Amino acid sequence: MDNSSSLRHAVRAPGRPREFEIDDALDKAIVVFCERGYHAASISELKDAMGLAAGSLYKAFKDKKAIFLAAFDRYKQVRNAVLDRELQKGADGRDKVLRMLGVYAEASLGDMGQRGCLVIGTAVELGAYDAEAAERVHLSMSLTEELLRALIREGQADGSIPPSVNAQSTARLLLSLIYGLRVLGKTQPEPEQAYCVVETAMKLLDR
Amino acid sequence: MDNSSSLRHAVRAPGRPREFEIDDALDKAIVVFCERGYHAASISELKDAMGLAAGSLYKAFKDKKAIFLAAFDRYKQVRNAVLDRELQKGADGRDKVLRMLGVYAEASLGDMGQRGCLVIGTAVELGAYDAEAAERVHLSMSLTEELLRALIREGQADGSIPPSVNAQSTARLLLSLIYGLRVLGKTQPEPEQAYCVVETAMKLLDR
DNA sequence: TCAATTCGGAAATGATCGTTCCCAAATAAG
DNA sequence: CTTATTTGGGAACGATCATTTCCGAATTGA
Repeated sequence: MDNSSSLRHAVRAPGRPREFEIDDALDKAIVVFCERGYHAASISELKDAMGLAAGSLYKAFKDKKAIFLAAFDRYKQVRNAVLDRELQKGADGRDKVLRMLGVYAEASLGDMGQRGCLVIGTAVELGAYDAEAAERVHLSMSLTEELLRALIREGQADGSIPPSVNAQSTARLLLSLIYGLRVLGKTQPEPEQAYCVVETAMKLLDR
Repeated sequence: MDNSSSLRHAVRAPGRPREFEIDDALDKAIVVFCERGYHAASISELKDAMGLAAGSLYKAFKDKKAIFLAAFDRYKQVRNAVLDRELQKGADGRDKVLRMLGVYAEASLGDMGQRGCLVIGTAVELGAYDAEAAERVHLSMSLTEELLRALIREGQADGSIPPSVNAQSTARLLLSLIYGLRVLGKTQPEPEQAYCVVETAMKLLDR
């Protein structure tokens, strides 16, 4: 529909304006949801971390689930931006695959590794009985797999990856690999070996 | 110490005997903890699934955490038995690695796949802030990695795996791979591609 | 200036959580 | 047979949970 009919009117909706940035609040909620999970993250914890009163939270979001899903979407947005920026530096298909594995390997280390991946956390904690969460997770994982497959095919087109490589099964293997690294990172604070694993995995693109 | 001094006495402790088998109850608790996670699994759900009253639960276990840890240990015991049985059928080191990957691939399919792995669930949900859970997870994962490394070295000793393979980094890669497959299985009910992934991964043991 | 609307924040609400208590039943020891 | 001990089972408990309500403050539109 046409909303421009209100051009003569205010640029903002009536009522008192919100005093915080939704995305800033979500960035803080992401930390809580990542390291505590959905159920262990109480509204009390969330409002403290986000610097809001409970009432304000419920004016911005319908319920706890809505906070979580918004945090999930924000998490995907932020992480995808990091990944895209790294991929742009890739010289060819093979190099882009390497850089992509590197992004996930680095995220699995140290504090960020212990904090964990929100996609995986959602899959593991909610995937079995929350259809809405499972659908979001499934979409995210499918897109990541498709990206890996596309990068492998790009490498085969530019000659950096041999055509004998099965793009489909190799993409899925690498997808499993990066999720596995993220799982290991939850309880192994110093798996610097993650980079060795990436190096070894790249041999799958050799012949 | 010498407990045989009570040989003349009862074979059982005094008091009313327990009317259920702990392991049977734990097997049912495992299902609840796997598909709901630690926090979402309420005592009410657990007692219903285990067929016990709340009072009886708390006579057998100190608290909810103790139920969970006992279920975790039972889960490891059962899954290790399945794995050991399969490994005994292995012809050589390479074949044993293949069978081990197959056990995890199969577990990541269908209902069992959606139910999920309790080790991974514990790592993801509790790993970041529960030291006791993290320690158990870390031990389990370390042992699994060591087993993979030992199988690779066995293959190198019997000639089924070339010595050029780096047992250390390859074992860790395969460890990540099987955990990743289990994560994918939570939201992808029919990843029959898991077997293709295993087949592709075996190429890492070729040269 | 005056409704209408929305936000911030604290207090209140009902539900559910994990846990304990209580009593009848079952067993061992004396 | 009595006492001590442990279990089964249900009711009861306090704590915490997610959510709503309420009121003063801030803004828009008339």
